[in-house]
Amino acid sequence: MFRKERLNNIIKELEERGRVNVLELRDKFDVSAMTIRRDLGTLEDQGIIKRTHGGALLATDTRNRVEPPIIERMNLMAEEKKRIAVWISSQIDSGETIFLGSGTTTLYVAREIIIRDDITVVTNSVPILHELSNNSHMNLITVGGFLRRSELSLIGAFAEPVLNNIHVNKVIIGMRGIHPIHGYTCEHPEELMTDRMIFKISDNIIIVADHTKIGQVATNRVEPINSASQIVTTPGAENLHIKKIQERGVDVIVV
Amino acid sequence: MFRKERLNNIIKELEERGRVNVLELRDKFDVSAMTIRRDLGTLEDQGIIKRTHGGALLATDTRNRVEPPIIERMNLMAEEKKRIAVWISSQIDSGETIFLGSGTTTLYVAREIIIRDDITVVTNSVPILHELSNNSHMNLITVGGFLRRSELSLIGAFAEPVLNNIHVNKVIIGMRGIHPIHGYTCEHPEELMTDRMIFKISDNIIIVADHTKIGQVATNRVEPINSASQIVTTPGAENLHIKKIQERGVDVIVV
DNA sequence: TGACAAATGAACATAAATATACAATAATAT
DNA sequence: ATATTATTGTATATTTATGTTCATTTGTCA
Repeated sequence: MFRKERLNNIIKELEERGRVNVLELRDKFDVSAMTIRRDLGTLEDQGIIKRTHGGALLATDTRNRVEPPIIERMNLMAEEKKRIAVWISSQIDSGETIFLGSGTTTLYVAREIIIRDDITVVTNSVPILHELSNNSHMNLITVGGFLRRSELSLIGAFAEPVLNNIHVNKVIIGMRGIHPIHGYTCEHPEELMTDRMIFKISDNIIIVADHTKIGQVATNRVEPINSASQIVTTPGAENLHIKKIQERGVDVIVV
Repeated sequence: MFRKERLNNIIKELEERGRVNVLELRDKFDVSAMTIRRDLGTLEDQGIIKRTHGGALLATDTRNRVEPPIIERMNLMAEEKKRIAVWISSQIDSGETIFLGSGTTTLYVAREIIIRDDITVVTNSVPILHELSNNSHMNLITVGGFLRRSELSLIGAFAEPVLNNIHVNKVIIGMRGIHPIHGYTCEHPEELMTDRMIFKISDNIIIVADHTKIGQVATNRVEPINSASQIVTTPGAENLHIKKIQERGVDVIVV
């Protein structure tokens, strides 16, 4: 029996019974347990199964449910993002209206401010909308638009009329790249116009981004570096970058 | 049983019953209490559950959480709403763009059409937005606006520019009151303008409402009865009402 | 409030499962 | 023919899952 055949059989078994066991498979196919483990490792790499100690389960969640990249990114730099969120949360004054952009760091911010009922939040992020609509009492406004599935954000022409008619005390927004010379950059051209409009709805733009974003340049230039008033980041960014950014008049907070 | 399986089962139990107990789980899975505690610790680290002395609860925070009326209404007339949703779902053609209004029946509709990836959905309902953004692949557009917490719907001035610039094949919307003479009525004046605008974005307005809504009159008149083309309801409405509505030229479907 | 029982977590122990490293063989490519 | 790659096995070190014991914490009730 070829390896491919065995792999197919394992998948079939898994689809029929929902679970497989290393030792049983070893006996069934008359190979060593190590071989079965390597098979399961291969299938896991392909995202078909989910290994456990002793066997494997179907990765059922991944067939119908698509975890958008944003959900997967939530656990990257979680500590850092949390720290940024706590700091931001302490800076929001009573009665203020703030805009929360899409992204993982801003979602952490949303979770920090859940208890507040003395502020108004405007957002283009579906997870933030969901989180705050279920667990908070604050005023909540959302821009309309097309759903961008990878970010679960709302962008495009339908967001514009809302952004055109709104002004907020603070914009809290993440950026993919932050560079003293190349300014703020984002990955996807679809976001570009929406992001630029967001920069216009307040005189107080606060960029939240862990240190890995400092010095990065993504493909699409959103705005020059001095169009934000503050960058909140974490320790570890190159000092030269920080210094140059500060020279351009941007307040850099490291938490 | 693998550990992963046990963890999955604990989550399932928690979702079904809302609470779990260490000793019961120990007996159920025939492992030591320490093992269950370690399992609960793992799930807590993942943010899925919230441990308590003696067991655990789902992490969804119930302290600040206000169950909006819409969530409570989901279980009322569940069978009827489900039937309506199934019928509606069968009427949506490939390539169509449909508007789904807020409300419980339309949320059932959203769940029915999750598998479709050949349609575009426009909505002003946060639960529908959440449901379809996580579990579907279709194009999704949302109107902006203020969050109305009791309905988890988006209404108001910011929704208008979007509704003004959109046209859909079908509008699927619920109504609080449906009466042959008083027409369609809603409870809250804030919704009135938004609802009226929604009626204008299609030539094919389909009202979904279980039979208890037929003959009802709420405080705010949205549109006359013949401004919709179809009403999908359930058996049990007064025949006289149905007949009069049909005489006004509205197609009434009873499922 | 203070005592008591239950629940918990830390520390240790153990067996099973797993990954790593190395070797052998067969299939394939050069 | 020789080099390379894919597949597998075996031995061993490491990790994981689990149980047990016991000091500590928590919740309850007199």
